[in-house]
Amino acid sequence: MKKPSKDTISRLALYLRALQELSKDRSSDTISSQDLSRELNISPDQLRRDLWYFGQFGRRGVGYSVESLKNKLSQILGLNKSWNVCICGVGNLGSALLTYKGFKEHNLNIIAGFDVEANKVNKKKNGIDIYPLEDMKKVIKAKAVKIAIIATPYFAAPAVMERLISCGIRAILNFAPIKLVAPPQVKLRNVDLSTELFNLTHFLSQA
Amino acid sequence: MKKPSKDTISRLALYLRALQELSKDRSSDTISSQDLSRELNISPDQLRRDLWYFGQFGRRGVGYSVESLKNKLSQILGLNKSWNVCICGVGNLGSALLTYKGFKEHNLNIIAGFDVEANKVNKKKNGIDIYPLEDMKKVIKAKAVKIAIIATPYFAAPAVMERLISCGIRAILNFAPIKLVAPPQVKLRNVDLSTELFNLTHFLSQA
DNA sequence: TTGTGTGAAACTTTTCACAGCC
DNA sequence: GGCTGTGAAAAGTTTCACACAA
Repeated sequence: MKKPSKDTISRLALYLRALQELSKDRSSDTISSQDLSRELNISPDQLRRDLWYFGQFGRRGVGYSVESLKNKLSQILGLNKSWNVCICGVGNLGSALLTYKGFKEHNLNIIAGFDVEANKVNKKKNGIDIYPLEDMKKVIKAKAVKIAIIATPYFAAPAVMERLISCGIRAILNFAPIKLVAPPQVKLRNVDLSTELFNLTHFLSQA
Repeated sequence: MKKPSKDTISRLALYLRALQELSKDRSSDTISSQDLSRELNISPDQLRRDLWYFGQFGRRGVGYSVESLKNKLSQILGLNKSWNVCICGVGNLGSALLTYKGFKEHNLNIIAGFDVEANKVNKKKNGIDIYPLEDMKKVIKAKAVKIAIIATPYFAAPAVMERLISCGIRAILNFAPIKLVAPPQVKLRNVDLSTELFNLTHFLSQA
């Protein structure tokens, strides 16, 4: 199998979502790359190339079976099983993420929160148990947490990342406004809200 | 001037942040591309190339003046003036963003929220006025809002985007789990939280 | 005829490598 | 000697274009 390009996985997620929408109100049970990609503003060539990295899923002259492509994409994205997720830092953003609807729908279960503040821990928030950092190893093992979200202030994030890694976590989504760097065996994605806005301010000030 | 690559602006934001941190506890008032890029896990070549798109800011044999590079980056990113921002959809995520600290620090002022729910509008939330959608044009004009954040459910997002554009908004950050597509004069960035996690589940299930 | 799968071309982005100034 | 600015090479990604299967 060939190595997919860096954005391929994100686009596969878009295809899967589009298929799920489609299968609600669609009579036909096949779809062409053209039809599936149109709304997403992605070229059909790109879609076929993205799938190509993972195998052959369509039939020439016909297109793709909606059902089987959905299954295949779910499998590629690892969504055919369920995953336990923890959130480190339950301030405003962390708390909002605790109940983010889009996660549960895809077998992503937010199962624990961690915080340093004494008045936040050892109680439930939005129905989810919040623990002190000291309990991290215990909770992550006990609940088989595989994915962590960091939503702490920037200065706390690097230490939290190290701690998560030492607890065996290998997949981290970081919302703290700092670019974390993880060792190669750990998959880390940085989502920086301010930086996203700066792309907009740059655009506006030169337009 | 040459056209910067798609990720250049995001990296400039990282350089600016690193410089701001640096100038707190640094004696020297110049810095080399090597030193500035090291922590960020970016090559010095990349940093110099990113700056190259915008001009010549360093001195050979010496490096960059921390102060003047900070100013120059602020200017490129449009952060030397302040911007008014509105948030459409004040559910969990939208509400968290209303008070997100990282915005205010950089002259990004969240100045209004919009929602469709009668029990949310015409009152303040986290100190910020929430209006019904019908008031959008009026509020955007009156408060000179230039940037909008969409944090509605996915099904509401396309109509909200259209409405924002018809109100004169040219820069939009979308958190709704749908890939919006905007006309070319509008800068739109999609941030999809679920998709970010799917990159992680994909990684874990093939590792 | 339709529409996938896929080499090859075109384009984009990053890295190399070094001339030239400090 | 140190470090930037920048052509040129390399690497990565997307688009083209068409053979081939339904």
